[in-house]
Amino acid sequence: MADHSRALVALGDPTRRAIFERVASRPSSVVELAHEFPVSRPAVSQHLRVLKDAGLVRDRAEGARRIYSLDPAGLAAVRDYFEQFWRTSLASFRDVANRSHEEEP
Amino acid sequence: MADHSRALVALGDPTRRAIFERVASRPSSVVELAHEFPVSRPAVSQHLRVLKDAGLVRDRAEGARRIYSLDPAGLAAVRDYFEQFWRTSLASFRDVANRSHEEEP
DNA sequence: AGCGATGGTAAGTGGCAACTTACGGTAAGT
DNA sequence: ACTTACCGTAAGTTGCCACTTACCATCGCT
Repeated sequence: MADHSRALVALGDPTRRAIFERVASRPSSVVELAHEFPVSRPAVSQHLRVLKDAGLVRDRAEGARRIYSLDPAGLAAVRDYFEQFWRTSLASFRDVANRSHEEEP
Repeated sequence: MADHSRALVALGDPTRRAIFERVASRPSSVVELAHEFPVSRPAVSQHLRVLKDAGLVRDRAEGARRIYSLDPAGLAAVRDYFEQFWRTSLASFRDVANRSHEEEP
């Protein structure tokens, strides 16, 4: 499974993506996050686990709390995937446009 | 629902993403696609519908066949989302790094 | 008109994933 | 040591979604 694939599956869920964006904007603990979303604390924990497995999130222990923060690696992987995809796809897209252009002068 | 949100949900499914990538690389009909994936033709049709609703795919009638091709709009939306996200997140990420740096000279 | 090919959609099913509650385990404060 | 707070995980439930089969409409060809 490629690096971006797991990340895309993870970001496919709206709740999980919202949590990810929230964590990216400000590193936070689990209870802090659970307080801001309409889901239970274990649900947040499970989402964070998926995000972590996808390389999108890191966590560091800070006393009894675990602070989750952005992991640039996963985000970079997804970004690069779309960036590359955009370039190559747009190229072939232009090829098709040019081809149909040449066929009817 | 933002433009990129629907697209990300659509690309969350691996099969659907594979179909999308295949369509992007070469415009094709439904049966053609169904022949290349281990799912039935209606399944492909349904995936294409989701991709179309997400603005990721276009379709044009060509005789009795419908040729599906990439819709740059949806792809651009996702790309821009990650591009922007990458910039802002990386900025705040650097802020945190700098902050913790300043706190322990 | 009749036929074969294409494909959208309805209906139904199975499996999975997102969620809950319950429990246990660790860290800090008193 | 006891309590309180934080959190991961196990167990169970539910709803959704990806998939199938079946049916019907449309298009092109003879």
